[in-house]
Amino acid sequence: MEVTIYEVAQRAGVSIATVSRTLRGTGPVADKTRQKVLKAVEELSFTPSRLGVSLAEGRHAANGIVFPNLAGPYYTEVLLGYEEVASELGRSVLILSTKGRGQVRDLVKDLAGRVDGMVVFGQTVPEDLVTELIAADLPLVFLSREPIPGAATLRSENSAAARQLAGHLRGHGYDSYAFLGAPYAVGDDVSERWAGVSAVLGSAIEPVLTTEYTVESGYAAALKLLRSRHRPRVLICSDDEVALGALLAAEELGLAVPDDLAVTGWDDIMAARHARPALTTIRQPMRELGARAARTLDELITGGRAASSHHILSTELVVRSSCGVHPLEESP
Amino acid sequence: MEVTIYEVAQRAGVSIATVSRTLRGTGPVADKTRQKVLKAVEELSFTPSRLGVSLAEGRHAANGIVFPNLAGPYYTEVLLGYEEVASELGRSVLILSTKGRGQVRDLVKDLAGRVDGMVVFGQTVPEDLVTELIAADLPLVFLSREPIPGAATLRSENSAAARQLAGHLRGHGYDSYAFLGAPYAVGDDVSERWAGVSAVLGSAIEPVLTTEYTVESGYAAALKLLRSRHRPRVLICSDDEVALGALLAAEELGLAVPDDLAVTGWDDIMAARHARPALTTIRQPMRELGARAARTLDELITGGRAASSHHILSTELVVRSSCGVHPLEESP
DNA sequence: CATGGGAGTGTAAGCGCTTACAGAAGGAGG
DNA sequence: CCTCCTTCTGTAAGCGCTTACACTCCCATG
Repeated sequence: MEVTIYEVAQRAGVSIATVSRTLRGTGPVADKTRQKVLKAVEELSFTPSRLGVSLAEGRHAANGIVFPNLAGPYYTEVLLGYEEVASELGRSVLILSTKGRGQVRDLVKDLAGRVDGMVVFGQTVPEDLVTELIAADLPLVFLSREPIPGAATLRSENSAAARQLAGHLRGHGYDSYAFLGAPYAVGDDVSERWAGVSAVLGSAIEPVLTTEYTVESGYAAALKLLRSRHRPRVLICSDDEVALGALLAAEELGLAVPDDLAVTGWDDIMAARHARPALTTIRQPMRELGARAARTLDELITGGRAASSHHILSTELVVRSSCGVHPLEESP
Repeated sequence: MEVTIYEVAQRAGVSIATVSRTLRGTGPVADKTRQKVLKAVEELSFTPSRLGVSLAEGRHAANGIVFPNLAGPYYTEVLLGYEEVASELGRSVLILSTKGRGQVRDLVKDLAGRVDGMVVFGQTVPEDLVTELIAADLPLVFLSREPIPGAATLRSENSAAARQLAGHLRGHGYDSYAFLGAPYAVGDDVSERWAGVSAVLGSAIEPVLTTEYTVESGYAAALKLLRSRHRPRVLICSDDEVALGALLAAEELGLAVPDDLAVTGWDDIMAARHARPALTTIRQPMRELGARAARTLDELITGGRAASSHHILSTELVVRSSCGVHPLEESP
């Protein structure tokens, strides 16, 4: 097995307490003793067992994060920001993806047992488990979820951005819209987006269900919709991947974007910028979301903040060519 | 604190050993006793402390993965495959990104202390630490790295794919090439790609250094190159992100791709397909790479496989429009 | 020249679990 | 009726560390 603190102590001719004190810098240690200990540590290349430390300290120095799926760029970006900050704060990060897994309950509980707190994306963990975790006093930060007592929540602004986007599109003079990726859960990001756009566009917009938030499902839904009798002039997509699928479908049907059909996305993932036409979309501060989540969680864990706080990060409309050139801006 | 096995034992009126046996199914337990225990467990909603279990069992039931950077789609995809399989195998996964971090040594050692084994991308951990980890008998799987004794390695095929790509381009009749993202380390993926293309194209290809493997750095390098006196006819990029940057640069300079300039990438990330022109690239089985890494690591840990094994996954040339239409295939 | 106090160190009690070992109880075989 | 097994359960020894507490020196103070 590994070398333990006992061997170091023996080699240095001191007690394990002294070794621990030397290494952690807690309590006084004579210079000479310190040298002996450090020498022994060096010679045996001793590294304290994380398990022993954690058990004795009563903390893991680790955080978890639960997301539905790592496939898309969205969660990745959030994770990126999260890992970076967590690591700065001296915490390891454990990840768990729930996508298509049966025993989510067990997986989440296992994760919960390995960390001092965790970040959870909305819609990934069954509500009763959420309640249970909160009851167990596990520090929790939820992402993209409506506020919940006993835990912190963090999300990006959806509603106002949706209105702004809808307003922008209306300014183009379009008359018929479809919203791809209809809301499936109350309090969900997408449901907020839908609420925002439909508030502005009223009956001119129709929700259309996609099965998932992927390129494939966007493609399939768009293909069907664009072939139908009443083809809308604009496709407001609930995220960029769906929008990219819609772009593919339009291309396949020989429809020019934005001249025959305007398309917009949401998130501003990398591919949105590189698609041609480039996607008009709403930029979500994904990385920032992850970073903030890590900080909030840390505050929860170290007790510097009340369990319940709710923040909303602002978003930004990014106008590219897929929504068409605004009449007023058109070059002469 | 949490409820412990002692409380359960007390409530059920049995010893902690019996509780443990009941829960783990090791050793015989009378039916009646089992019921009492399960009832107590239920009432107290007891979950065994992972720390206690791990310490007693002498294993973490967790794996680590170290990558340079989570920003690009490449590592994400690998991670996705890795997490999925690791989770199936009953192991939690801890992630560590080394990008721009000073204390990589400490971070990696800390990670090593939390897991039963880990997967490490080439070029992320200093060589002496690698040696140290191997000496400590930590099960290790390296990704995209030349074989090393004492650890398993896994990578995608580079050289043959590079030759195939170069051959394909030569078939277009192009005469001058540049390789964007020149090799910086021996045994590195990119150095293998360079070796492959230069073997085929000889003096017709010139390596050009990019600072990073990002869109921005590809854009910058391409811009400079394309403005120079001897503009190459083809840009073979070391990865898709660099290629996307090159596409942006070409667009900015008013160069038509593929008519004025051919561009190719590597990896087949999502944006490669959605870029216009869509990128010709080499598809790497990224997810499969992660999945295989998880399985190999598991075999290493459970002792079912020798420490040293070296596998190479095959890749596939994906021809899209960015490299130009092949003369023979041109429509009449 | 006692004496109070700091510095340095060791002892031992956990932290929450698993499991080898021993012991108790009860039934079957002789 | 007495062994000998089985079956079940409990005791206690770790696993590797941290840290409260106690103890020993030694020096400065009065």
